[in-house]
Amino acid sequence: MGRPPCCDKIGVKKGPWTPEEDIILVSYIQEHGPGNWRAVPTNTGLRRCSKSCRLRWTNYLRPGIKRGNFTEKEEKMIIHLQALLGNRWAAIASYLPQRTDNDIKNYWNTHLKKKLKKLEEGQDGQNTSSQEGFSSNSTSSTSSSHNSNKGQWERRLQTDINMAKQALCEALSIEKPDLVPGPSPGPSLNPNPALYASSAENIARLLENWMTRKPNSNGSFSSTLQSTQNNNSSNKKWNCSDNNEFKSLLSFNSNSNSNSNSNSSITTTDASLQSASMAAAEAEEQKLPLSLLEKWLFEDGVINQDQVNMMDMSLDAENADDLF
DNA sequence: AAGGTCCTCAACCGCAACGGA
DNA sequence: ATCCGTTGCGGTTGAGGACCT
Repeated sequence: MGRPPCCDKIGVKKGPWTPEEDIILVSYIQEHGPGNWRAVPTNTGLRRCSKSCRLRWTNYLRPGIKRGNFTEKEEKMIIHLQALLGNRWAAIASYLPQRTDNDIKNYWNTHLKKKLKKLEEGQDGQNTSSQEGFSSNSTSSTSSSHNSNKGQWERRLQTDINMAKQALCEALSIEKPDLVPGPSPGPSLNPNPALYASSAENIARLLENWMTRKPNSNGSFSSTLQSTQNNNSSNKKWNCSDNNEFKSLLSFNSNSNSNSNSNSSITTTDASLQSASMAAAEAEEQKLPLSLLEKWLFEDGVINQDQVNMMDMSLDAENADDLF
């Protein structure tokens, strides 16, 4: 017996959303808040399935979304987080609160993957071994098997561990002083009206009244809007526990057997990430406070120049320092 | 200008995870 | 413990715009 369709396929509209549909959806969410997506098509009369409504909201209409033009800083964060987390776009997106997972995924697939590959090929000719640890998708874990020399393998392992620590440090501190450590609670907690106005100008234009009706005294939007933002899934998730993001950051290997994306997403820092995740799991078991984990991360913070180069290989090295 | 190819990204699909009954 | 409905997530697709010949 096959899986029942998520919605009645007959009469369900597909394809691009029209401005009219956007207005209907936004108006409804403004009134009722996001959630209960199943009821949205019924209550709004939209001939869309619930999934489509949710996706349209989370990826396009939701306030606080920044579109296009990824900055170098964002790019670097994505690269590092992807190396760290694999293709867990939602987790990565939680560190870039203005970006949706879909946006990041698209940007990775269309820009960064190619960019890294290009750089990788460029570096292959010059210094194959030094950049294995950061290759975006596949080379080093396999190439390590070619290292029959145990000493070399151990050195590589140590290098990977150091790199994972560095990547974690950078991932956790990259947005300082805004968010430390881990993902920001998202735009919902700190909405920027100007940003919203520019990023969602498409729908704002359609909803002039919405934009002018409810800004409150401090310039943020209405409580209705804020509450809807606070209800959005990623925020909910990260608000559950202060440590959840950190656990999440490290947890992918703890259940690696069930990681369906492991084919290409787990990168060359596998070994080091395992170490990191083992430490995290250990800490979790022992209920160690986060600060101890952080200490573990930072205590061995001296990184040799090769590793720094590897971390920065994808970006202009001269500018990289300015970013942190 | 026209046709072909490439590129981008919004949207869809299907599976996994979650939570309530 | 199990079932079932709902939501979340990641991979993939395809329409349409940009670019090339």
